[in-house]
Amino acid sequence: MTTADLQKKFRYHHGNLRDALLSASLDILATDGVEALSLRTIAKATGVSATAPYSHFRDKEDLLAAIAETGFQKLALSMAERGAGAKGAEDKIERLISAYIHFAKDNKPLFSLMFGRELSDLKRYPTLAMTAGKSYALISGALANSAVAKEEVPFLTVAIWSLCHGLTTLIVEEKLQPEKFGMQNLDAFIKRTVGVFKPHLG
Amino acid sequence: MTTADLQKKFRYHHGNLRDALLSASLDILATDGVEALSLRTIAKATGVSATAPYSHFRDKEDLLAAIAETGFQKLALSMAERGAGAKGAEDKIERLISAYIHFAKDNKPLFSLMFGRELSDLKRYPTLAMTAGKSYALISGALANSAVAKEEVPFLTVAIWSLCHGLTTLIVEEKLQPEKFGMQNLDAFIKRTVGVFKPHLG
DNA sequence: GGTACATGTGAACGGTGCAAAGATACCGTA
DNA sequence: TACGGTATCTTTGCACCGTTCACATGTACC
Repeated sequence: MTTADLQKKFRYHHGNLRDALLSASLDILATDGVEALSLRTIAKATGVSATAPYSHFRDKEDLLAAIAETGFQKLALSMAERGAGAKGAEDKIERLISAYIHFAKDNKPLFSLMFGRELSDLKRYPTLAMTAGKSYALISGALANSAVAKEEVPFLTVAIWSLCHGLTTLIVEEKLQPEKFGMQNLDAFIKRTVGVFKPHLG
Repeated sequence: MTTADLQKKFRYHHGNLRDALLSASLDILATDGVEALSLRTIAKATGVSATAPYSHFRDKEDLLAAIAETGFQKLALSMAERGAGAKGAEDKIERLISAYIHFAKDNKPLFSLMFGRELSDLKRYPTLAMTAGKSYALISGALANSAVAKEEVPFLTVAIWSLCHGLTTLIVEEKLQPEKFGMQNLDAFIKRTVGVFKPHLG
C-alpha cells in the first residue's frame, strides 16, 4: 500500500465512499443474503459511521436500487456475451435464457433483490428501469431478427420472457427442483423449453 | 352482541386468538401491504399485548406461513372452481391460468407473501408445501387427462406453470404492463399464450 | 485567508422481533 | 368443591433497525 493510499485511507473524507459502500454491500449480499443488508452493517464493513451513507444515498431503498442496477448491468452483459456467437434465432434465445438462469443461480441474493419487493416504486429510479429493460430488449431483438412476423414479436417476447423469468424464480427460490422432473441437465431442459416455441419462430 | 359475546370479549383468555390474529393479519395485508405486517400492529389490531402471538406461533415467520397457507388454499379453490366446467384440456388450462392470474391481481400482497422471500425455509412448513402443491397438481392433472403422452406431462407442467407464474409475478410486481403490448384484454392474452402449447397438447 | 459546501460523526427517536419473568384464567383430578 | 398444573396473556427489557438532527471536519474556490 502506497503512502498515498494510506493517506487516503485515514483522511477524514473517504475518497469514494459511494463505490466503497456499494462494493461492501455486494459482498454482504453474496455471503449473507438480502436480509443481512442493513445500513449499519454496510457502514461498519466500510469502516464508517452508521449515518455516513446518507451523504450519498437518499435512503436505504436508494442504495438498494443502485445495487440492483449494477446487477441488471451484469445480467444484460452476460446475456449479450453468451448470445453473441449464436446460430439462428432459436439458438440465440436458448443462449439468452440459459445466461439468464445461470446468472440467477450464481447470484441468488442479488437476483432476488433485483426482482424483489425491496424496490417498491420503480418510477423513483428511471435509470434502473432502463437498465432492466436491456435484457428484455435482447430477447425482443433476437425475435425481430428472426423469421417471426413483426406483429408477433411483442407477444412472443412477453411469452418467452415470462416463461424464462417464472422458471428462474421458481428455481432460485426453491419452489421447484429440476431434478425432480427428470431434468438431469438444466440446459437440456432449457433447450426443450425453447423448443415449445419452435412452431412459432417461423 | 350477545352477553356471551361480551363475556368472551372481556375475559382474560381471548377464546380463539390464533384465528383472530390471522384474520387481522389478512386485513392489514390487504389494505397496507406486506411491509405493514408487524407483530405489534397485528397484536394491537386484535386488542392484545405485543407478545401474545407467541403463545400461538413460534415466531413471526410461523405466523406468515399460516397466512400464506390460507392463501394457497384460496388459490387452489378458485382454480378448481374456475376449471370445473371446462371443455377439453386446452380450455381447462386456460381457465386454470386465468384463475391464477386473477387471484394474484385481486390479492396482490397476499400473493407476494405466498411467493416472496419472507418464508425462507419451506421445510419448516410441510403443510404449507403440500397446500402449495395443489395448484400445481391441478395443471398436472389437466395434462394427464389430455391426449399428451404420459412422459411429456411433467415437462409440460413445469413449462406451463413457469410461464403462468412468470407472467403473474411480472404483472403483479408491475415489471410488465400488459396494455403496453397491445393486450387490451388479459384473458385474450392468456388464451393466446396457452395457444403456444397447442401443438404439444396432442 | 476566509468562506461556502460537501462529507463525515454522534446522540437520539420511534419502530421492530423476541426472550424472560410474572400474572391470570381454565381444566382435570381429588 | 378445592386444588394444582398448564395454557394463555402482560410486562419489562434487550438488541437491532432506518432515519433525523445538530455539529465537526476537511476541501475547494474567490
